[in-house]
Amino acid sequence: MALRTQMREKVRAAILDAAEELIAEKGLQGTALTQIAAKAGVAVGTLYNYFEDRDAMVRALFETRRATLRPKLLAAIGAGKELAFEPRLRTFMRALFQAFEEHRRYVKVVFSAEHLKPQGSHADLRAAVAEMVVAGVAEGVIAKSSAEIVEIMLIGSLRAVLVHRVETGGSFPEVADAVVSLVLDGARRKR
Amino acid sequence: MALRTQMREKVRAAILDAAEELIAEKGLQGTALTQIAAKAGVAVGTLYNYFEDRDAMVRALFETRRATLRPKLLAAIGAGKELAFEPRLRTFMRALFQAFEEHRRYVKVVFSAEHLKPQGSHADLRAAVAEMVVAGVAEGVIAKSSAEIVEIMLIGSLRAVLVHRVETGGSFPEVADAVVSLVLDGARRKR
Amino acid sequence: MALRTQMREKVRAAILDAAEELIAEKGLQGTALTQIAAKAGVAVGTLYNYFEDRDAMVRALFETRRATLRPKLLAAIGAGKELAFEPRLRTFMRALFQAFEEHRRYVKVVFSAEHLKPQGSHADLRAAVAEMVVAGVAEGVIAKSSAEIVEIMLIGSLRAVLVHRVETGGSFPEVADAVVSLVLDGARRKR
Amino acid sequence: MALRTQMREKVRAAILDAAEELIAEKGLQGTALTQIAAKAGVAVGTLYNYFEDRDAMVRALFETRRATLRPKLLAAIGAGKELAFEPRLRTFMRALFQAFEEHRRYVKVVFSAEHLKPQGSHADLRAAVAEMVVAGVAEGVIAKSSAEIVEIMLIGSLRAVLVHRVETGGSFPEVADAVVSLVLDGARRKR
DNA sequence: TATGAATGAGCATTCATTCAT
DNA sequence: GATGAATGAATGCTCATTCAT
Repeated sequence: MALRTQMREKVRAAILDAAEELIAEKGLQGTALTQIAAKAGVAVGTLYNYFEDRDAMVRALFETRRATLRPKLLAAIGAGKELAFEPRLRTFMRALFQAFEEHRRYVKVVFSAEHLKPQGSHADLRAAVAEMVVAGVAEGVIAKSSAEIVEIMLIGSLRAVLVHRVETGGSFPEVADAVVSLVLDGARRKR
Repeated sequence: MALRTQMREKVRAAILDAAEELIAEKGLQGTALTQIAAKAGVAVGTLYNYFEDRDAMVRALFETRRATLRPKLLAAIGAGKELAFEPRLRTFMRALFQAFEEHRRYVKVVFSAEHLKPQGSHADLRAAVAEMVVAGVAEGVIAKSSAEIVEIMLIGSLRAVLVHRVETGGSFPEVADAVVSLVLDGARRKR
Repeated sequence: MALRTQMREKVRAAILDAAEELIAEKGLQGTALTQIAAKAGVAVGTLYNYFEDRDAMVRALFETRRATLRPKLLAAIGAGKELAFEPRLRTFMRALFQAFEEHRRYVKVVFSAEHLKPQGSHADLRAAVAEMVVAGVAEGVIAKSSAEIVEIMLIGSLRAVLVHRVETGGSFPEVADAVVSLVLDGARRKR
Repeated sequence: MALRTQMREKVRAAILDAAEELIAEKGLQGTALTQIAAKAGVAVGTLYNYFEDRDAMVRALFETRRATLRPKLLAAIGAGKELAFEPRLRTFMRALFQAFEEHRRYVKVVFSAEHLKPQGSHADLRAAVAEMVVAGVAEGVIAKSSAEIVEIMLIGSLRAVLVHRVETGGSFPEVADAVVSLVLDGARRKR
């Protein structure tokens, strides 16, 4: 009945929360299932009532969080579609940072597992950024020839800013405008 | 005597080489001491005659490579000191990528262990980049107010480009100029 | 009331059937209670309303099947009581194989669990065979001195034939006469 | 050096002995690696210095013992080659039982694992018996038409006698002649 | 009674570290 | 110093059993 299902969801969420917190703190490899179980307040065996195995649990963690973030990224992309490229990019970037701000712990987890599962964790961010770059090219703001390197560097810059904020504890969104300005017009001081 | 010392150095280097190669290939956690010993042509016990424990060995690996890269980074910084900022930055960047090109395997190792020891692995690169940014500020090319974010994004961009090249197998130095142009003048197409 | 009792019996039988089928297929150790419950269409917890524990369930399986086979074995013994020993033995053996033929799955189970509970599983067969041998001795067809070894070898031969038929899928009863002839007169070719 | 090798052999033998004893007593599935290690006087990890995994250890146990028994079986087959079939069979059977007598514990192990690895454990015995039956057919003592069933029943009888002796503790070889007589001439009392 | 989630002892396996030779 | 066998704590995973609903 609904009660059971509700409980199941609660426990499942508690497990994933515990996993997320521990992985954010000690890394993916540094986190044992016993620790996750202990922090979630369940027995080890219980984990296996919810996930096939350790790997499936981690995958589920990524997928749940991704499912939360994806719509926000999509919304961020759609946000300023009627605007010219530059204001659109600014709108996008603010929404982007806002979304990550609300998921700081997950951002940490993604970075701590980056080297193990490079495929899917950033995929949505990459896709979103790629789409913005394409829009910039279409509008003639970004040269087609530099699109690839711009995309790589833009994602790298975002990553760096996120990591920096995660580590120093600073807020995310306030740098959005600075990032856009630098990306579009560079660091060279204008006279 | 010197002979003995020489032998010790040879064995030590062989161990670190083996460690580097395996870690680059299978990651830090995926590499067991027995594998390193086997590849280095020594017994496991011997590792402990050269390093306190596993962690010390990894630390030693980072330190030796760092000791090799540091002078190159310093040279890169010193390289165009008499030039104006922009050509100096270009010179620096070319030298930088050249240096990493010669140590691709170590670059891989650094990325594969980044999440575990974020503190020291990039320190020299950070310092070098920071110094360049300071020079840019001093010369008035970069605004003091944007120095910090420029530094963060510049390092992030470098990291992104390196990772991309490591993964796709492309050569490093050829993108140096593109990176500099983008950092200084942005992605916006000039009329 | 009777209805309830009937239901209980139905469920109990379903559980034992499921257990029998799975054990015959995957062996005693290879069969988990969850599988049995699933195949029987009940929840794991329900099993414990019918049986003390796993072991009791297996014991019950053996006992029910034994209770089904026993009367047939007794009938087989009684079958040709008025006949002379040899035709009586032939009659007995045909009935015996016929009975096992109808319980191939159980035969498989018995063999798959033989090493764990050697005491009771063959008891009735042993008793029946023993009684036949006694009859043979009484009638003077079998020497008293060889009775014990004859009994052991006869049971062993039966077991071997059954195992062979279970594995190759051959029918049981058709070998009854050959077995009797060999047991009584040996493998030596008659001139 | 030789000392190390010797020690290795000693430890390996101790492990297999411990395994054999425990498996003979509690069955293959009932024996945990910790128990084997404890009885062998080593740590669990040590087992893995000698065997790939649990399965390899069990396989090694079977192979070692088999390697000891095989030559004896071959010798038993070769023993009376110049004799007529019946005396040859008697010679063979005595040698056979003698060989098993010296490996009672292994006989127990083979029976306790019979249902899991039916392929190789009896293979040599089966082959030996099959060869004897072929010889009997060749000499005209056994009818070609009954060869298959004779072989099955003969092996079954041997198995039964062995099991019986293992369980009751009786000596093996003394029944050899009785078995041969029964197999050749049957249980029917001769006038 | 029926359910199925929760439990936790138990298992096979790994691997950094030690130490007798 | 070099060797590699021995160690045992730790890990991921299983499954018979319990119990709140």
